[in-house]
Amino acid sequence: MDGNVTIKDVAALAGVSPSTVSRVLNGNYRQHMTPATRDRVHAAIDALRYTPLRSARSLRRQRSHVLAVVLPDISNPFFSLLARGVESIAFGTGCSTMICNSDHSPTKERHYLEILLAEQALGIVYIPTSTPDDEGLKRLARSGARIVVADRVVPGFPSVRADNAGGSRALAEYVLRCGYRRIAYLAGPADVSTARERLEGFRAALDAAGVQPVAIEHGPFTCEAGYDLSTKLARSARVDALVAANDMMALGVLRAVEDAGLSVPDHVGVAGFDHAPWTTYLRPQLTTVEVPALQIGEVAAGQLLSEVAEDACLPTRLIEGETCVSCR
Amino acid sequence: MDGNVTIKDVAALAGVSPSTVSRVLNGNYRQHMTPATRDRVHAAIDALRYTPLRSARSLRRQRSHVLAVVLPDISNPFFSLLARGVESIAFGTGCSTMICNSDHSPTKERHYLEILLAEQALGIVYIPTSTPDDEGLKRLARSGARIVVADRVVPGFPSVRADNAGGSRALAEYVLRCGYRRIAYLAGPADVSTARERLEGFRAALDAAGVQPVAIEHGPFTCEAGYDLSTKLARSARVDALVAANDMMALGVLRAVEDAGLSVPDHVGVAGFDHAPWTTYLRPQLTTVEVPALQIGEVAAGQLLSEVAEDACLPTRLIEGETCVSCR
DNA sequence: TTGTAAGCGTTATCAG
DNA sequence: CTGATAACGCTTACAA
Repeated sequence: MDGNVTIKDVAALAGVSPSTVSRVLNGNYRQHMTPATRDRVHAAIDALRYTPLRSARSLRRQRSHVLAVVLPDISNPFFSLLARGVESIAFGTGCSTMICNSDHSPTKERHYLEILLAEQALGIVYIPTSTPDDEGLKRLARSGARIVVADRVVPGFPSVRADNAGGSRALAEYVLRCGYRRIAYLAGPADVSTARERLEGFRAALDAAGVQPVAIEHGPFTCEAGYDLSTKLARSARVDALVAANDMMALGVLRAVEDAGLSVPDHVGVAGFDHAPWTTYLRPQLTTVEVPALQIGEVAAGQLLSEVAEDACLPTRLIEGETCVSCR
Repeated sequence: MDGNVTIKDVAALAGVSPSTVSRVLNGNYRQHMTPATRDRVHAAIDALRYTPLRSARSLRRQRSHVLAVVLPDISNPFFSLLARGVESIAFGTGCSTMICNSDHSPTKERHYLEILLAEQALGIVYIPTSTPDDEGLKRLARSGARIVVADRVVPGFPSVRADNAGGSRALAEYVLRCGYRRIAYLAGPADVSTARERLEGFRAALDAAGVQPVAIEHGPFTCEAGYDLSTKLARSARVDALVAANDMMALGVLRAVEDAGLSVPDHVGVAGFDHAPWTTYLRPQLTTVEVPALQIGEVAAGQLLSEVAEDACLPTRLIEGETCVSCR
């Protein structure tokens, strides 16, 4: 076993000093470097298959190669796609991608932010739980980590997200165009910015059309919440359309409508938000709004690695499925 | 800005030497330590909110806190759930979880294994592409990294996976019990061990019942492959059941059968494998086999962190959906 | 039971 | 244009 080959081995083989190897490695030769020397170093690097040790480099530079993505649940398809976007950019620049699954728990999230401090993470794509850890973020920022919020909004940090309000407005307009008028809206959790934006866009479109929503109910972004809320609504009010703030809730709605002996879209129209992959395979296919998760991750990671970081709002796209019909 | 608080600061505040702090941190006091000293150190650590710098620790120990999970695609729900299992165990032991998305590319995977060498990763949960990087693995193992293969099999390394053969056999027996006899099997890629095991179990059950499969076709684990293969089969042979090696393929099958103007399960039975979350929401609900992805990740990560690492085979579970009917 | 000091592999500063 | 050298923060013999 050869143990580790170090920068000294490379230097020895190339007949130069470690500093020269380091300079080749980091492209730090302002006043130029003899091409011959550089070539010899490169040859030695290749010959020994040398790769600098990350811990030594990080210790010296006081900054690691880690790009972290802090998110509520990696097994949620939306977030895993976003993470994939981050990873693809990170890989392209030689960074490692660390997954910090907060599990919707502010405590676990806080713990992770502390670990990231100890890791001297280069950058962090941050998708907060409903209560962001302001202090942890501030400490990280002060220590020199770059931070970009994704999908949600946290005051004081640049944020990359989808045009939730616009997408929601477009969806509402589409529902209205279909002829639905007694519309109920199942909003997500009141304390999640994404949910608030979607609600806002939805309201704006109805207002503009002079239509009053039959009801607006808040609840978690889950199938169960969608089921329970819509069951209640179906009993208490005559609605002709149920619009949910995300696809999981919409799925619950579909099942509730079915269980009430009604059919979609003949008796009642249904729509969601997110365009989760499986919605394409539902029959009838769900009418929803596509949110570019992969792109959000890519753009957020890109901002971390570039010098400027500014708010970005990516466009959404209406998916005209089969759960809303236009001929009413 | 206070920069970083180091072990020296803690030592100074507690009135001890850095080594003593280090010993408290690592529980390395064989011949005991005055409780008073230990308490003072703990107090200082808390007061300063001190966390050891990972890079310094790794450099000295020649081993990092990184648990890596190398997988083909983090946006695939099966793998993201597995990754979540790894993360939950890693977090519990203060390790960081690094995601290495090979994107089904042996080249990208090889690149990642080199990075893991430079990271001095503590352990690696390895889900190979169809062609594992034997040399990279060997180098990693030689360098002291612990490696556990998950979901698949790579000779020479312990492997944690589901009982694919057993699950597939159980499914085949169920299909036979339902009364289906003209059964076609859509196997996955011939070079993926998971697919081979499922095929093997399926064959064994049919053999035992003295039933000849109408056809066995190989193809990638995709919706498209499922669609194309079953369209062809539907034309060329009269089948009464189409069993796919995973749920994505099964979904393609469902659409193909529909497009052929036939209905499931009245005209033809369908089954899949994996129990992807969305299969529950299909109507009719897909008959399939549950594979414990989360648990595979947990067990694999557990093995990395324990002293022993041995093959593990986790049980699967038949999900009796609505795409196979028993009254024929 | 605790302190001293060397060294892990790199890089940045400063000479030459 | 290149080489010494010190330092990054921590752990671990070895001493005391």
